[in-house]
Amino acid sequence: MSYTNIPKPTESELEILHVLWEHGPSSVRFVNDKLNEEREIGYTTTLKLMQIMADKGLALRNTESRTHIYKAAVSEADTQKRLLQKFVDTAFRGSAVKLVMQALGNHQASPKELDEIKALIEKMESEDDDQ
Amino acid sequence: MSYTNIPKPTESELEILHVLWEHGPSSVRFVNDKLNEEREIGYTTTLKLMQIMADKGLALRNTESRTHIYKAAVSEADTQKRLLQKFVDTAFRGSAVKLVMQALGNHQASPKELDEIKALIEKMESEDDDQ
DNA sequence: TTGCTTTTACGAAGAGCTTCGTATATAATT
DNA sequence: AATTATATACGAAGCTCTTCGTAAAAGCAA
Repeated sequence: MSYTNIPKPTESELEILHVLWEHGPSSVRFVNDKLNEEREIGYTTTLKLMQIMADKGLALRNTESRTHIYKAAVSEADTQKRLLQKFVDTAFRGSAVKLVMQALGNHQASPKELDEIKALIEKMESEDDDQ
Repeated sequence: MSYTNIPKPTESELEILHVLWEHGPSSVRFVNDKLNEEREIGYTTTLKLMQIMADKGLALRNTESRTHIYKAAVSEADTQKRLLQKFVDTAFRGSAVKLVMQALGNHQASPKELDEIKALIEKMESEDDDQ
C-alpha cells in the first residue's frame, strides 16, 4: 500500500515520533530501547510500526547499512497542530478557547509559563488593534 | 459485556454525546437526524452505537415507551477533562502550556475571550501568591 | 567453519470501532 | 384486517491498530 498524503500518526506512532524528534535519526533497536523505558513492547512490534511509518510517509529510512536508520519525516510543531485541530473539533466542537480554559484550569503551569501565555495574548491583542 | 468503570467515549460516541448534551434526553431517531445534518449515517448504525453507549455506561436509557429515550450519563466538562488529559499526554508529552500556546496561536479567539483567559491566568497567579 | 546474535521481512491473530443487513415486534394507516 | 411504517435486537463484515511468531539474511564469535 502507498499513501499520497501523509496521514495523522496513531498513538503508537506518536510515541516513536517523540523519540525521533528528541534524539534524531535512530535505529529500531534504539527506539525500541527508549520505548521500553516507558512500557514493555517487543522488538518486532517496534520494527513493524516503524516500517509502517516509513510506508505512510511519517518517517524516512536509510537502508544503506544493514541496520536501517529512521528519521522523522514530519515536524513536531506541524504534527501537534494537526492533531490539535482535530481534537478541538471532536472534543470541544471547535472551541479552542474552551480547551484553553480547561487546560489551564486542570494542569499546573509555572508562573513563568503563565507569563509567557499572557505575553502571547497581549501580543495577539495588539496585533488586532492594528487592523 | 458489562463495564465496571466508564471508558472514554470514541469519536462516534462523542458525536452522539454532543447531541445529548445540547438537546437533553433524546430518541435514536432524533439523534440520528441530528447526526445526518453533519454527515450520512444509517439509522441502525446510530441505534447500535447508542445501545453500546448504554452498555458502557456512557448513556442511560428509558425503555418505558416503545421508543427508547437516551440521556448522557457523563457530563460534558468531565468528559472533556478526561479526553484533554489523555491528549496532552500523548500529543504534547504532558506539557499543557505548549498545548495552550499552540491552541492560541492557531485558532482565532475574540478579544473578549482573550480577556477571559487573561483574567483566569491572573486569578491563578494571585492564588499562587497566597501560598 | 560452525554456531550464536542481530536484523529485516512477512504474515497473521486479536481487539476495538464503525457500519449495516436482516429479523422481529409494535404501532399507525388505509 | 391487511398493509405499511417505525422501533429494537442481533450478528457479522470490514477496517485500522497493535502485537508478535516465524523465517530468512547478514554479521560476529568460538
